[in-house]
Amino acid sequence: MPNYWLFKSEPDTWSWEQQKAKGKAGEEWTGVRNYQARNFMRAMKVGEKGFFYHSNEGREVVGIVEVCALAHRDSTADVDTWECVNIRAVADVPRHVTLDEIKADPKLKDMVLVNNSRLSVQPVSESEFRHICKLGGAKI
DNA sequence: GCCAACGTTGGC
DNA sequence: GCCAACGTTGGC
Repeated sequence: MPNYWLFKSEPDTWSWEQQKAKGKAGEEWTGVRNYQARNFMRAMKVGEKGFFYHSNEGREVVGIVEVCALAHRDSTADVDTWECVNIRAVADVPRHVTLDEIKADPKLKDMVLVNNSRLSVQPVSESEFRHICKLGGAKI
């Protein structure tokens, strides 16, 4: 069974619009310098889906992505320690699901987003994934 | 802009 | 191996 994920990005640095502009080819999710986050990326399989979340500005889930390349060396790092996957945009979340909504929803109270807000790549349970897709009107 | 939470570093 | 100091993230 597939796993689900959440990728966090500050829209000033790398936005959903920029991600979508990369189309089916997708883009490397570079810049992660945290072991937990890296290990989650190592566990990802091609085709697994996740949310694209805007941190700081927005604080909301804005899109659905899928993994399109397994973890490999992060070319922006000067050591071999850091790896990244590639992801591509697959669908918009037409009605953005905000952090406030997520926090207020009992079904989502165990999300890592709520309990460890600093982790930039994180797992999402299947029920959480489905629930947020439904709230956001996402068709995937 | 502030600061709490968290992860990492380095002295001992 | 402990823990204080420091840096970073991200919500507010």
